[in-house]
Amino acid sequence: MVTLAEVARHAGVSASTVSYVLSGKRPISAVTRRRVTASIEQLGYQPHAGARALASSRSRIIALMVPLRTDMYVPVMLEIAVAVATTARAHGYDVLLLTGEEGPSALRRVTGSGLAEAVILMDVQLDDGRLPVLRTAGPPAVLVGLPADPAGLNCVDLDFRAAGALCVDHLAGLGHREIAVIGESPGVYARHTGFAERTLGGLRSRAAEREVRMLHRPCEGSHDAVAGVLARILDERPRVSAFVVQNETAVEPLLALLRRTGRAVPEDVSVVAVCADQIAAQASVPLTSVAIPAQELGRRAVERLIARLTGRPDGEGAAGVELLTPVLTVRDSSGPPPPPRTPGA
Amino acid sequence: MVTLAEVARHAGVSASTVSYVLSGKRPISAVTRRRVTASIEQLGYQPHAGARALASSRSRIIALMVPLRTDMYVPVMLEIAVAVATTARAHGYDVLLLTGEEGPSALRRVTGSGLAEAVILMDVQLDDGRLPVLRTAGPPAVLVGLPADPAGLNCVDLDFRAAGALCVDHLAGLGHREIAVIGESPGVYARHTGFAERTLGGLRSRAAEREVRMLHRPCEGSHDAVAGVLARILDERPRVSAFVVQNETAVEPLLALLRRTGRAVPEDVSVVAVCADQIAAQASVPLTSVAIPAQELGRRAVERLIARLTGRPDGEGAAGVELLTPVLTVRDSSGPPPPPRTPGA
DNA sequence: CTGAAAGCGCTAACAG
DNA sequence: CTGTTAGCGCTTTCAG
Repeated sequence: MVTLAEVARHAGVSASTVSYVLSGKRPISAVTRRRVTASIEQLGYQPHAGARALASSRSRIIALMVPLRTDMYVPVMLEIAVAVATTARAHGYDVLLLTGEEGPSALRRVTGSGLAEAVILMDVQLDDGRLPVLRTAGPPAVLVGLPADPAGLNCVDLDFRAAGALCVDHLAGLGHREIAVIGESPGVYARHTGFAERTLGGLRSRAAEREVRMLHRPCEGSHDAVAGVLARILDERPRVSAFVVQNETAVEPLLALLRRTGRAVPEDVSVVAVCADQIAAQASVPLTSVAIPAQELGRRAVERLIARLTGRPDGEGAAGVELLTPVLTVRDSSGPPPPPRTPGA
Repeated sequence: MVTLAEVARHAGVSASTVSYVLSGKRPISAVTRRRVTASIEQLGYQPHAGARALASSRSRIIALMVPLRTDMYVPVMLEIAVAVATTARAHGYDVLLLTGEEGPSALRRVTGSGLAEAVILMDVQLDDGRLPVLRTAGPPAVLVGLPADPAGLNCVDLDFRAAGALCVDHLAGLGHREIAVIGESPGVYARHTGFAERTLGGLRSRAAEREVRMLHRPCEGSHDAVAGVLARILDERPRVSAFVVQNETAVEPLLALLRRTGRAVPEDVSVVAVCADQIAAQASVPLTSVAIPAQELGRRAVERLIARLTGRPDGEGAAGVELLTPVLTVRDSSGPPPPPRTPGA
């Protein structure tokens, strides 16, 4: 292994000079710099990560904790993770992958050992067990998701309330007066995962404001489950003219069932989804949808962390909750409700 | 930060003793050990990762390179990644997340800087650009996937050839004489991703052996694309009585289309998939399938790496290709072909 | 603008 | 069974 000392000797300078050439922390004459960089190049020198971390107490590593559970929509998770890794690299950081399995202790471990300088937590629950560790003199952290009490925490998430409201606005604007919401599986609500409940809140309050009648049903993703929920909805509220779906796995079953029961989309019934753009665009009927900005979430999380790591001890722009504004893309699945059937037609 | 030296002082022993208590690399008397562990506990000591890596030249970190591309079935990727992380932790290793974006240079970087001791590569292409780095005095590595020339490389993968053969055996055993294969999107074949072609090879040769007529069509995952491919197949080979699908996103569209065109599964037509078990089990018709053992792949990859890292310099059991035996699970989508229609019925 | 030198916290001979 | 002592390779004062 080639060391900094060897580079220094090769270039005929001192070790510190090589170090400063690398870090740029003090002025170096053009000729020295050239000599040094040439030697580095020639010898194929690579600074030792451990030595660096030891001497500077900065590992240049961010820990990313992904949920072990896999009942949520996975592609979004991976997309966030990849965005985190990519953005981190762009700032000279590497990413350590932690699974939820180890829980709060994993945070203590990687952080206490100086392995990671900071952490990003995905899939945060409303009363997440990892939060106490973070509030109490914890390491710099950013949560992707919004817990019940975000006080003193750094969070990035989609504004799911606004997303819900956006769906209602779109449908109400088209003239729908009665809608049904097909939600995540019951387990997601039971775990209080926040985002599902926030979306619901947004849907409900905007529906009330715009005098739209609304029904909500959690739903497993299986074909049979969707069939059951759909049947119940149509039974209880025969005049429902639009569905809002927040459950990626329920999308195709729903569309298939609507087709099978002779309901054309969007002529007879409209469908609006809250899901990854890719899913919406590739559905058997391209769906009007509110996207989940996975890449943006990952990117923002890292950027806030970097700001905190490199900025003023408690500088601005790095604290509090940041909610990304949802965007609704109109595709082929939404339109005005069908004219009321003339009785006896 | 509390250091080993402080622990030593607190326990009234030397630093090396503390170190040896931690590593177990030499016998320690019960009483000393108790004193030391008590001090460690009390002071909340955590060894500094960087210092350790520097002194021992072992970082206890494995780099995992996941593809940036996302046109492959993502949940399998995440499942492998999580299995890698979990297994690595069980062996005292952490996992560094690399994206394909940086390419071969990322391998050089993390490995040359001593950041990672070894690497695991996912989604290996037949002529992967990262392979030269690995053959040439590269770091210990395990590939998940099988390149064209695995000589000198360490690979773990599902035996896709056998998987293909297994599908044919199952269908031939039920009496099917003519089958169609709906494959991955054309891009996957164009990239020479290996697994798709190996499956095809297994399907073809076993079909030839068992005198089953077979047709193969690559296929995008969209509903429309599947519709087009299906129409063509039924047109060209009206007597096809079974489908083998190796394309997770095509599964639901296919089932929906079969339903819509009045073909009952499995009475009129059988469907066998090569995909994640979860997908197969949750499909609108639970699918007979050959599973992709994501967890097992991740686990084996790590275990082979650990064996190589801790074992004899070039010990056994750590070299060459390991292909996992595929398992076919019979569910509700496969059965005997329908009786030949009596002409004029 | 550059050098010398003192650690960073831990491991692993080497000595008992 | 335990202690002493060199480093591991780099960063960063302190001096010039």
